Amino acid sequence: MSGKEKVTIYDISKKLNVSAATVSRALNQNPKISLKTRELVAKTAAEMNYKQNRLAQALKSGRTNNIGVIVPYINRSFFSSVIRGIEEELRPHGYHVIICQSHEEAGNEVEQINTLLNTQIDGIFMSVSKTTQNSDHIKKVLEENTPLVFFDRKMEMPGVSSVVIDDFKAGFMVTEHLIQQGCRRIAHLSGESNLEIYKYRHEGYCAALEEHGLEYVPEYVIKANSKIESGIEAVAQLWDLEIKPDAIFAAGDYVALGAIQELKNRKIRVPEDVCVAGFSNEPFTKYMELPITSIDQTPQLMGKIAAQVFLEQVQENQTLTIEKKVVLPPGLFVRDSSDRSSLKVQAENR
Amino acid sequence: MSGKEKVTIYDISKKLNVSAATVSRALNQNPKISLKTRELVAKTAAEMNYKQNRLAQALKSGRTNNIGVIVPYINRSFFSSVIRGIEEELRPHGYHVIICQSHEEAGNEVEQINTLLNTQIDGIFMSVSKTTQNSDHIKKVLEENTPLVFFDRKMEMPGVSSVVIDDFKAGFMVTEHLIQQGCRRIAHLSGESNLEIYKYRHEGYCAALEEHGLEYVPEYVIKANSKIESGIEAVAQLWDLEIKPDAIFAAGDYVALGAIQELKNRKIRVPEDVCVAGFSNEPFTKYMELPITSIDQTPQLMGKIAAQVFLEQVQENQTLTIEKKVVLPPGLFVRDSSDRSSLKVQAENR
DNA sequence: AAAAATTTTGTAATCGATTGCGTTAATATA
DNA sequence: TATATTAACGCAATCGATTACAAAATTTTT
Repeated sequence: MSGKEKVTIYDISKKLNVSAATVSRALNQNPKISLKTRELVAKTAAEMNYKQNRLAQALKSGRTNNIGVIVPYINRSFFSSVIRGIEEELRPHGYHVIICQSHEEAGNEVEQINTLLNTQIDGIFMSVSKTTQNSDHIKKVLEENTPLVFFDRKMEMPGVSSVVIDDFKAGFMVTEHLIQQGCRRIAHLSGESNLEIYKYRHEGYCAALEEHGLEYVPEYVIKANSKIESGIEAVAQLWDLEIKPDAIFAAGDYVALGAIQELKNRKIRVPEDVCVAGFSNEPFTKYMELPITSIDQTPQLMGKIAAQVFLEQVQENQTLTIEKKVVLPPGLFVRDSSDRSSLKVQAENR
Repeated sequence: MSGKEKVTIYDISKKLNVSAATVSRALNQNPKISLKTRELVAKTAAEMNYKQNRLAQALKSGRTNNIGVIVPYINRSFFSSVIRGIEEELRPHGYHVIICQSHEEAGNEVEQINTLLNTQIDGIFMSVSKTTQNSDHIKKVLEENTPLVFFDRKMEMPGVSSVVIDDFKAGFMVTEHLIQQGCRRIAHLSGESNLEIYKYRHEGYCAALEEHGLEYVPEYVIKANSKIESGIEAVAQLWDLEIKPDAIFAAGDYVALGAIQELKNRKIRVPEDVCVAGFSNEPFTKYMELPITSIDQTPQLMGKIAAQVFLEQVQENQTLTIEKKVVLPPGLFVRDSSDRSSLKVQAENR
């Protein structure tokens, strides 16, 4: 109501008695336009408070400067941090970030991709949902020639770039750390087996056991589902065994937390009797009175790198799509839940 | 490269030997078009895998179906949860959510608003940054007639809708709870004074003191800055006083956490000697070995309601902008950090 | 069966910016 | 001074969908 009509290049062209084409070129610093007119146009545009209509430009150019990010849930520490990294890297380049949630449902994922493609997005970043089995919807993205970057949870597909951490190494590091703490019977609480990340963490675990001459005990490996309850149940199950573990490596922090709660419940001391380590370095792990050892996935950096991969892919306006696979190094944060060395120090201090 | 050219209504019109106008109308279920052709067009469109170009439509209609959300940081539990609420409520209506971060800097906020307006957004949701002092940039939003909804951190402006929790009541509830626990010298760690939320929490604190006949001691009220360190420092400062407090109500969970850490450090028992309560119900508060009492702001609900307010505002396509102010009730989660009743029970059980 | 009323579809402008091609104006060359 | 270059700018089409207005086709009425 309060008037403020949008001013267009036509308004400017009328005022200056030049053509709209000239105004457009002048605003785009086209050298075909004399410096004098360019300056005049720029000045007038500023005076008239001209704002370029990005929709019109997008329609003409086919580029919207919007990218879409698909994650299971936006309010999970890891994902929101990745998104933060993406946003901060892309904003200076004029991109806006549109968020979509799959709720861990493959069906939603398909729908989100469809509407994103339809919305003329310039690129898609995604972490696949736990329930995603086939990749038809993702192939569609490639067919439309829309740049795609997987982060963390990827699918093995030719021609798609990805940014992940080295989950194998992470699993190896954690397990080796536990061994170094003197643990010999290390249990592993894994996750959804159709996600590569859990597979690799498990493999890293196996490799560390082997390298240190420890036996792989199938009963010590339990599938958990990322929730606290799952950690509680796992401990219950493990402590039914004849020979109890002396360490637990959980592939998620909430599972580790549940495990610790149940251990305490059973009056089992952590880390004295059992060392525990989690995965993801959720904020809460370091705030606990008994801080939890965990693997940091540097989510914000992951987002930043993913954005860079995207930018490179877009800028190399070559027809050939180059596939980049970035593997970031994991960081092991040793905390009290698995740190027996600090125990000795405390004992010595007495 | 892989061809897949976009099909437009012109492609359909050629194939069917009708005009593009007819196709457009048919697709929009315009009753002026015979049912027969409508069905034919629909069928052909499906066969040709036609997808409407939302950019063209947006240019024509002036509506993009994109809304922007501006928050200080996207990876803060509270904000990402609000965004989740907004996204989930708006998606069924065909809206996409674009996120922007102000990094708590007024300057960024101004810039974000400008680029959002320029991007032809259909609405803006925002929580103002701590450093935002004047509201010129926000007035610009109103002048352009773009629907605006504040959530949590609002500014007092005529004509702008908002969704917040009742911070006064929350402050009152917490304080009263502490009093009921037997505390009489309650300290309050406040926040940035230019944000309404902290002002109201403080006022609620004052009101509860007064209602229960407790004296307001200025030395017990300290300005903190939402960080752990700030809580530590505050306790140091408070414990320099002649008469120490016997309770601490922090206007933020991290500050409460810092306070607890420092109290423990000084061998002061929580909640036996000092009760502590925080604000925001950050996930970690309930996972601690000593869970922290806190106020839940129902962020996801807040986002959902904000989205509803927006939708109402858009749907009532009346010229008059109606200003809606929603105040949600806070939830008090009493946990061990301030719960002395459970202590007695434990004692009795021995 | 002719005229009137109604249905159905087409023409062309529009949203705002961009750009290939052509034209005019200014400068350089002969 | 006449001609060749170059510089500066305008015309009009284009991106894809929508829609007021007009025209054609069909049905109803007399």
